[in-house]
Amino acid sequence: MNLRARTLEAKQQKRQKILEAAKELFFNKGYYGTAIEMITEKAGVSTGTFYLYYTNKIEIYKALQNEGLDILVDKITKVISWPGMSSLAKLSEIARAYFEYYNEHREYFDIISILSAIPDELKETQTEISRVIDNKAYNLLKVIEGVVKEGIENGEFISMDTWKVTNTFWGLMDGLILLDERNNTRNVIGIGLEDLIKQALEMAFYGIVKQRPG
Amino acid sequence: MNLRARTLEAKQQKRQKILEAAKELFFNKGYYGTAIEMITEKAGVSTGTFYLYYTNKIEIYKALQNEGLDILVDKITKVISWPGMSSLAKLSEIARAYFEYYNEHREYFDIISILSAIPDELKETQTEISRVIDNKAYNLLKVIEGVVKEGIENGEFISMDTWKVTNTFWGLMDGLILLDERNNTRNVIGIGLEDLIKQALEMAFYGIVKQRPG
Amino acid sequence: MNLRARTLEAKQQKRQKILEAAKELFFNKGYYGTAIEMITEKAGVSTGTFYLYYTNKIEIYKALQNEGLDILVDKITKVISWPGMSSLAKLSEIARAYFEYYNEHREYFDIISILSAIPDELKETQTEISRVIDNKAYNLLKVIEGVVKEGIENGEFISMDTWKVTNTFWGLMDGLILLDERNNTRNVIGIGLEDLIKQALEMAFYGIVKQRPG
Amino acid sequence: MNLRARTLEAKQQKRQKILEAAKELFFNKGYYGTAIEMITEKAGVSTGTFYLYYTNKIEIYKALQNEGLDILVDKITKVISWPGMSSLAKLSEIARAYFEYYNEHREYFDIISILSAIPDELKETQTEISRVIDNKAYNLLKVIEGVVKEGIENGEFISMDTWKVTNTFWGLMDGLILLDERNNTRNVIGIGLEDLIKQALEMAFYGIVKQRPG
DNA sequence: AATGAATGAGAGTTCATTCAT
DNA sequence: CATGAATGAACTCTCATTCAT
Repeated sequence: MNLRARTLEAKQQKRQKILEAAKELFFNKGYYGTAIEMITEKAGVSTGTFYLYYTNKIEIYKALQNEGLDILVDKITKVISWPGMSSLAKLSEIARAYFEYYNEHREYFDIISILSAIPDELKETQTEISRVIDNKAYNLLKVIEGVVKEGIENGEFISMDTWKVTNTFWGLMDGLILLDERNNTRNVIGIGLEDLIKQALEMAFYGIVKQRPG
Repeated sequence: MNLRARTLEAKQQKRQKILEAAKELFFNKGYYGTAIEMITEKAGVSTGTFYLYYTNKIEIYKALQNEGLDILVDKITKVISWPGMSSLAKLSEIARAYFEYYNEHREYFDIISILSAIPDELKETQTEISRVIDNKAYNLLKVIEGVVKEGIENGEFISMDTWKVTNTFWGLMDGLILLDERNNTRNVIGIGLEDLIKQALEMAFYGIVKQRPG
Repeated sequence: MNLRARTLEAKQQKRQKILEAAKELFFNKGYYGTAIEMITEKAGVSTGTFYLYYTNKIEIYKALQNEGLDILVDKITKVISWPGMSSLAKLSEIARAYFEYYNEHREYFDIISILSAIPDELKETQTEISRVIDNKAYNLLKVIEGVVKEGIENGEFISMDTWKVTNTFWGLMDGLILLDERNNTRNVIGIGLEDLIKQALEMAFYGIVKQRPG
Repeated sequence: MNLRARTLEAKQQKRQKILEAAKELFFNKGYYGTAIEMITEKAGVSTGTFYLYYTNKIEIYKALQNEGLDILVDKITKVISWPGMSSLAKLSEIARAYFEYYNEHREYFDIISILSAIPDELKETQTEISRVIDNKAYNLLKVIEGVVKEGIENGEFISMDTWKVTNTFWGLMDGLILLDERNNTRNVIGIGLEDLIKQALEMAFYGIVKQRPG
């Protein structure tokens, strides 16, 4: 490993350290509750150094969003790559994986979702990264749609608009987790999120109506 | 036009004018993107006047939350009060009403939900209004649960945990609207929110699986 | 009593009520800690009414100074008007009266003295009232000087510069009370103010040196 | 000239410059009459810089009090350390030193004493520095008491309560200076403060009564 | 005479960003 | 590359004073 490489690596490490500090702070204090100085102090670098690695406050926030999304996409892609699973099982696994992600990486979750304070700047300036993020999310949905299509083809699911169902399915998951974020479901509603998701799958798969019309 | 508000009614009107200005700004610029001075300028009053009507910035935000929730509760309560509706129709109506509310009062929706920036102060100080809001939301869910229970009793729905289903149902709606908020569904996903909700009801009611196991 | 008189009297009463409220607040919260609204609220009148009776905040502060000084002058004048007292006894009585005044009317004392926040405006604009106050204080000292002179003439005191001694004497009293204001002497120094004043008189009258030089 | 203060010394200098500006302003305009912006402007720094060196307005005021008291304690301690002085001479020197301090450092004097506006905040929050200041003042009095005790032991003074006398003595000095602060003695009373203090010492040492009783 | 809603300048403080070293 | 002192606009909130009613 030559000097250049070592230096490059060291740079990456510093960048990561700053990101790590920012993640924790954004998660705990929110975007507006986090000052650059808090990040640099936690990361053990100077204020100026921050701007050497990130152009501004918004940028690091977006970087975090990006990273968090990568982890999620990875997780879900992996889960449905196992052979021998029915489409139904795959959808179930996707829900489980999302739930797991929410549990294990809530910091990222909060930063990805609009739950936390949305910097206005983020909405207004549709920058490079914003588009990257939107793209990744879109692709993820397309992967899920693949599962739905497969289920219809192999006769597991009824015939339906796969794109609509996919989005609905995803919205359902998001909505439940959102519920949890808002209330901490177990305390307020009295049901744990895990149970709620299982119920949702039950409902999504088999419906709640006894007799179909006609 | 903007003379001294000497009567109680005139005072209420001015209070409302300030609230209106705040609503629009909070909606467009978010909590942190909105300065008191922007509100007062829009409302056509002076800085000091703001503090004559609201004790501080958070307070007016909460007032807005409260007002918005009241409208929603009203809307949903009304919709299920019509006689001669099946439970299924009622659930359907609830979804429609929520969707309508989102369309007609998106400003309120953004302020109620955690979508917009959550002022840290709002979380920390669990004030009177915060509790009122939580309560109203809880009661709304209880009303919906009533519909679900009714549906089971009269044989429309299968037997199930009503509280779980209610929350799942609500989460589904929330999740879809959230999706829309994030992406503006029609542009990104290519499906209008209305269609998506219809699909969701279809799914929730009848499921997507062809043959139930066993 | 005709209508005019009743009205006039009523006006005086309102003026007094405002003054009373101001006194208590200035004493407890200081000049800058007291807002006009606090005064009017306590007095049970409206904000506007305040400005009907006093031209501004400073003015009422000065009125209070004036009133307080009148009481003090009265007290001291009375005390030395009794016949058959030696000059020494008179000086002693003056000290006692001042101490008593401080105890009974600390609100006024704090407002008269420079102890409390001195509004800058008070220093800068040498207004009517300021001059009145200075005058009264000067006259009071002149009265005391009369006692000193008398004491020299009747052979009680040694021959000395009466004006210097008078001011010194007054400064001594002021200084001790100041000490008390600052520390609450009993708690910090461990001696009550009354004892301290007695000691001061002892010292002022007889000195602390054993053998006069020469 | 006002470049970045990179060395520790340069930082100390800037801190001092801000302090100096504050001292002059607090002295001339009082605590409430002095705005942070006035201080920074005078010191030639920006608003933000102020808060780099002092946490808030009160803090710099206390820092000034502390510094001023240090100078006084130093002055008085030095003055009585000379060998070969009688206790009487020492007391006389203490008075002279205090007078000198008042003349040379009136800014500090006004800030230490309660003469200037007492920020309410200062009273309420009994912070670290407040206690340090109280302590220093107490210790100063104890030093003076040492002189009085010595005087009694070596037969210069009559036997008396040394702590009472010390406080009385100090109160006398304070009272006279206070008189001067209030009136500018030379103009109003017609006697310079210096003469007044000399007279006070004369009185304190030898008394004003011709014949002691008994 | 009395009211009290309205004003708006000004206060103390924060913080993203810059740039000389 | 790294630093961290410096900036100054922007923020929320206060309050003496005015004046239409």
